[in-house]
Amino acid sequence: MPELPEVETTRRRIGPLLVGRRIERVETTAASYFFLTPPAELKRALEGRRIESLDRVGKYLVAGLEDGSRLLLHLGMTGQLFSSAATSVRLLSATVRASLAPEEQRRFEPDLHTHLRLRLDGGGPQVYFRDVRKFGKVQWLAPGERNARLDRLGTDALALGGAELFAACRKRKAAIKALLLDQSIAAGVGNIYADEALFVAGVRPARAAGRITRRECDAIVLGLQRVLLRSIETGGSSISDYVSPDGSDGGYQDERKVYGLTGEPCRVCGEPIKRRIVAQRSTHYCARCQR
DNA sequence: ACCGCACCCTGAGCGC
DNA sequence: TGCGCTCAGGGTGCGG
Repeated sequence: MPELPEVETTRRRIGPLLVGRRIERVETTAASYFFLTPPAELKRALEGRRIESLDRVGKYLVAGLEDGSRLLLHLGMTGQLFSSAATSVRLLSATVRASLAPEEQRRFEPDLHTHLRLRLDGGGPQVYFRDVRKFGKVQWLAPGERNARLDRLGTDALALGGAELFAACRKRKAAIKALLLDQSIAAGVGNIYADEALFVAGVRPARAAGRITRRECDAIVLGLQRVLLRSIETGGSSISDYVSPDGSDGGYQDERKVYGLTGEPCRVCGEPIKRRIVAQRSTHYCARCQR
């Protein structure tokens, strides 16, 4: 699941392939809700234009084009943005992988899930956007065009302050985890890092936000930023589909303390990690360390 | 205003 | 062997 660290890692590594390049050709799969901008319009808008910047806004990647227009990319759940030279078993389904000889598994060929292909000038590798479940998004914004999705986003999770989180928690009955997942409060947090941050902070995910103290908000923000920064350092978490643009796995999945570790002993106290549904999401925590 | 929930999608894993 | 079911979840939108 690409969250802030995975999107930031992607930005840093795909940036050099995109920024300063002219898009020579755009190829896509058929129109679908994946393309908020229909493929034909996307081609018209992008072909021949130079990419001048690549920024991250929450979990969105925003490419700035020379004419002032912008290309929005969201990786959703299973989105993969990578170089055509990348190799990874994560780019192949298990059944496809099983049908291929080992030497054939080393080169990726665009498949039916490779929804966007950008050929750039300079003869370097192409850039592919693959997304099995199509929860990702591609949208082109005309120069100066505003976008509700971006406008809705709150403070970037790396810039959030304890006081701000505390203010957002006032009089809220929803679980603190639900607030952390709310992109209008802290942009960039998803299920993995919400669980990890709450573990570090020693706070139960199901606690009503309105009952979280100011001190605890400080601890949550501190814990959140610690896990996010550490994950960026290690190249993000490769838990199901995420690969970095060169096809390599991230390293943070090996540093997780609770996410996906149901039943395993807590690294701090040895109590088995519990799992329950909070905010309609699978939630992992230590009942002894988190109050 | 707030909150829970259905929905979009496909592949993996499991029971029979 | 294979079918059918459940689960995974980011973000949107709707109903209470």
